[in-house]
Amino acid sequence: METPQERRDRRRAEKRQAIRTAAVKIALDQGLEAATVEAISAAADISPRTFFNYFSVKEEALVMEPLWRPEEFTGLLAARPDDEPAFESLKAVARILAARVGPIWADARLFGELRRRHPELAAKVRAADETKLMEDVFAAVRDRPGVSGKLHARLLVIGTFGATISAVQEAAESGGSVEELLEEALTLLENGL
Amino acid sequence: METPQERRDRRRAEKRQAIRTAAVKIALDQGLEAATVEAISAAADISPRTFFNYFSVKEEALVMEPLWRPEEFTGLLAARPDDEPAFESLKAVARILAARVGPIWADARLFGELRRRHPELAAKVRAADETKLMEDVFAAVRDRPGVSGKLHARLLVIGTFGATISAVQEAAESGGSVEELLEEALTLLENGL
DNA sequence: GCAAAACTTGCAGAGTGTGCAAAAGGTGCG
DNA sequence: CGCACCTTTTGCACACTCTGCAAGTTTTGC
Repeated sequence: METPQERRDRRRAEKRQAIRTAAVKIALDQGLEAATVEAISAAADISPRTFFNYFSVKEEALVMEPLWRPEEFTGLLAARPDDEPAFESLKAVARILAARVGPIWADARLFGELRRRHPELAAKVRAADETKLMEDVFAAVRDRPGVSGKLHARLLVIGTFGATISAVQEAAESGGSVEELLEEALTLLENGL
Repeated sequence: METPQERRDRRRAEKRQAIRTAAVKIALDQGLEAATVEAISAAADISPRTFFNYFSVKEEALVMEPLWRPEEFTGLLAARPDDEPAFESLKAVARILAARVGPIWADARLFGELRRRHPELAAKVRAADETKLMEDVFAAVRDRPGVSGKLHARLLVIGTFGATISAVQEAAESGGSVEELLEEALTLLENGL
């Protein structure tokens, strides 16, 4: 059975996807210029005002659902044992996140072309929270074993983020396995570039 | 002597700084909300239209002049000997960029508080070109000696960027020397996190 | 001092995003 | 069914960013 709340959530998610699809289609067919909120709403058969009930920024409709939400990342990190060395914890979290790519891989391919043409889209969407997230994660990593200072904490976080993103990107381009590429990247970081 | 072109450039730079100062002052005194283009222009005694002759995006007036321009980065890299190992080249470029912080250090402190309160500002400004720049640099690094593949290239670039930014940030917060912190960060990367 | 070049400004307009209140739709229950 | 309750959609007004264009002002070169 499905509770009413679940039904609402599911419908909402479906509609969100439908709007996304309409948006991406327009951007690919007619150029990013043509993908105005008005045009997207018309194609998705909703009012422009409703568009903003689903996406808080236009560009959000033009990129993949993110692999992680900021709150979540710190949560995953906090769930690791307190005495685990920082790098081990970060690696574990990176593996969890990389594993999520699988289910939405088709998605990833759908958005690939658009992202190739307009790499600034993703950056714009995440600009808002990414930097704040980094700061939070730095703070969380600092107090873990195996961290020699704030500079070390920063590099660990940037490195692990970077490894995850690179692995996913690389997999998308060359068709390799995300998991294997991630391990390769993490090993490079661990042993020195 | 000063050629007319030089004079114009200098005046332009001065005015740009003046507008910036006005903008940051408003944002710090009355909140980011209050820092509209209209308010900034009024404070800087120019028309709103003129504001956009100096900055192509509002946020540009609220953050430090960037340490590097995208084109420049690839240029610096290309200027390194062809047979130099990639990591050495990147380190050299990082050192050049970090050295630039000195002259604008007062600046950096001025913008520090605002950046602490609104970390999304910097990201928003750079969202446009940063991703494209990365791709270019990846490509340039790939063909250098000592790079085992695209994944390695990506990590080298992200790592060196990250080290530079981290060193600057860390120096701003704890008052250390940018050069020393950069060396520390690069050593960590080289020997493994 | 005058013509060319560079810079500033006003204006009109397209586009994003928000608050609010009214309308529409779905749900539960007697 | 029919009526109350909650959620979602929508229209409207509005603030704000950013652009193109043309007219006005200043700077520069001779």
